[in-house]
Amino acid sequence: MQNEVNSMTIGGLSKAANVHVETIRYYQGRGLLAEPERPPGGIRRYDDHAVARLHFIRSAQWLGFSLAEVGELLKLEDGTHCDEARALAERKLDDVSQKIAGLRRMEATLDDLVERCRCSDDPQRCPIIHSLHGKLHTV
Amino acid sequence: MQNEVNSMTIGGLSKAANVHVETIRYYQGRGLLAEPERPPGGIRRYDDHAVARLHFIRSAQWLGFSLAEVGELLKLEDGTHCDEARALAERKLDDVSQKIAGLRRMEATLDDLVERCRCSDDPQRCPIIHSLHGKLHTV
DNA sequence: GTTACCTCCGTAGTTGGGTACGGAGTCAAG
DNA sequence: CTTGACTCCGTACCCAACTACGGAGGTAAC
Repeated sequence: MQNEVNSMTIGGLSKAANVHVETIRYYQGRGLLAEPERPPGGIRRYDDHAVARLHFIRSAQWLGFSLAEVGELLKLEDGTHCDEARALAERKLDDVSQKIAGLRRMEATLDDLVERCRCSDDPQRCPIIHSLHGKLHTV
Repeated sequence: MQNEVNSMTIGGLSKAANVHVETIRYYQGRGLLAEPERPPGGIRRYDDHAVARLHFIRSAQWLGFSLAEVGELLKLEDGTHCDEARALAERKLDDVSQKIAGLRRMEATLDDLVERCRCSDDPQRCPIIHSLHGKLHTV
């Protein structure tokens, strides 16, 4: 172990962030995560920032952003081109609002469904069929 | 044209739902959309239900559901296994709530970013770098 | 100082979600 | 009754995002 605080190998980073080693390398190849300098003939070391970055990438993906979009979000981080960053943030914000609205409609529909699914008395006439028709497609 | 109301060929369905013909067939292959009977030596006809179904599939996808999950959601429609359908709906509801929460956090961060990005006076010291650190990963 | 496990790097394979193509059949307009 | 657009169906190909594999070299613990 080196005497730096928060220093880990790619394997440690992998465990810390719960992301496969190969996937980390893949993200590096795509420019989503920097490759730290490699001490000549040695092994790269990572710190907490890398963990946070991986968490962010995974979260954004789970929320429906592609890796290309995640890359755009992450470009906000470099501090240059502030105008572009702002415009980008505004576009993403718009995206996010729309997704929230869509999910809320889906939530309402599912809620309604669960609420109305009182089929213990008659398993043959479940109201689910009708509640789905003409509702979900409005998402 | 047949004398049924709302009758269209796959090409018409494609235009109505704004989904490629091949993609429609692909969904049929995956069991997400029924293939109407083909009159012997004739051509299949589709109605508004198919359009709604395609809209729903696309919406759910956009919201981050995989086609497999969309398939589960659509199984709610068959009316059998009401208990299972209900349990499924509850799980999906949970998913959806979590996604909404995540998106709201992302929205707050982006909002904050846009708000604070007052860089017209000094394009070199953009606050974006710091606002991203340690915030987005909490999504 | 060797054993077991790691890193590095490259290339190849997989899965999900389509898209493209091509030949044979169908159909409506002229 | 032919022409042009469309359908059907199969197969092949494509892109994104991994995942697996393998050989050469590093490194930590005994």
